[in-house]
Amino acid sequence: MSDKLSADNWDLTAVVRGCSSATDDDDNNIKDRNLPQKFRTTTATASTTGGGGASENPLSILSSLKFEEEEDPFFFPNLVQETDNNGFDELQDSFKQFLYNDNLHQHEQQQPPPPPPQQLTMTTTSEVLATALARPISTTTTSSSLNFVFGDHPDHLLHHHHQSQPQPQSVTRDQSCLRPFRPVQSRSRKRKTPLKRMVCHVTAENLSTDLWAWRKYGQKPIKGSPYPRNYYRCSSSKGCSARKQVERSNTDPNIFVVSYTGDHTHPRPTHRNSLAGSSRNKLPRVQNLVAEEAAPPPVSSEEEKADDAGDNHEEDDEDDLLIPNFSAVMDEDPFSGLDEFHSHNSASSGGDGGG
DNA sequence: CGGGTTTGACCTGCGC
DNA sequence: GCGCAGGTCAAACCCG
Repeated sequence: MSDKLSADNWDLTAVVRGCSSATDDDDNNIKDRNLPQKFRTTTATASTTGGGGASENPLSILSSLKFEEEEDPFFFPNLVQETDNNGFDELQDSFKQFLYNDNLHQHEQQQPPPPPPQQLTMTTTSEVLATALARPISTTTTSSSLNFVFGDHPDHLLHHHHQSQPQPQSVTRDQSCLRPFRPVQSRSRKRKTPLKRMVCHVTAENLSTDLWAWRKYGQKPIKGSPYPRNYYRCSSSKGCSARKQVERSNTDPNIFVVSYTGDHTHPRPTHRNSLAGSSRNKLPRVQNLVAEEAAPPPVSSEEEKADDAGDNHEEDDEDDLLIPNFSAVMDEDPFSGLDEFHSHNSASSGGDGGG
């Protein structure tokens, strides 16, 4: 079971890729049942493990989503519980402006807030909340416990959340940082700019459902964690600055910590972008199909509308949905990819991603 | 051939 | 100022 997940060499690449590469939406038939139970991670409450029952509902996948508070003093616990709608509504409202850079999706703002999941646990950091690039929240619609954390999980932003406002950033850095070799644009690295980051905990199986195309651009071992962190960029659009960090929870190997930062400068693809993830699909087609199945918005734009007609709010949400739907991808062996990476990374992961 | 992944190098931010 | 750790870049490689 988890032996596959084991660790040091885990590579989410396959998973992420799987989601991004899935190109068919028509294969929604595949159900979660295909998932070997072993992959139904601990957090996956009854839903995913429903042995098919729950799998019928693509959203059930989300059940495995687990977002924690990350011990962020600024999160809003109230938000979640007492307000089935309110909290969500507010959250949504807050995010709307960040959901898209421009008016690409103005219509979204007109959409009513998504119906609150029965048990949606979201936590946000004041500053983060303000930014929330993605709308994983919207992913919502799940019926199980879904926890989102808006903010930086590791120590990073946590150190800065008291600086709720982006500092004027010493321009000096930007200018001085210009390397003689690389045309470095203002490479704002760490805390320089408290990027809005949304952190969510997901199970392995859920890692890959995401219509966004993510391209891995780096991997680094994280001190204190036996697992490396993978860095992904949105490849759906050239200019998209959306980024995603995936790392396995050191406390719970079955849980992956996914951090989303940046904004998508383009509408969310209704299909897997042919330009992105078209190649190198580690996952067999079947898996991709599954991924699509799990993916709520796998339907074509038209279908999407029709389908979502019942819950147009989803359009709003999922349209920007950064968080994977999960479940998918694991038709046979969700970690089949990881497995092979396993051998790879065993040597590479130690490579310090760099150095 | 196009695009994604891998991986070493480089840079930045932060703590000491 | 130095060292550590994290984040990003980009060349090389791989795959469909």
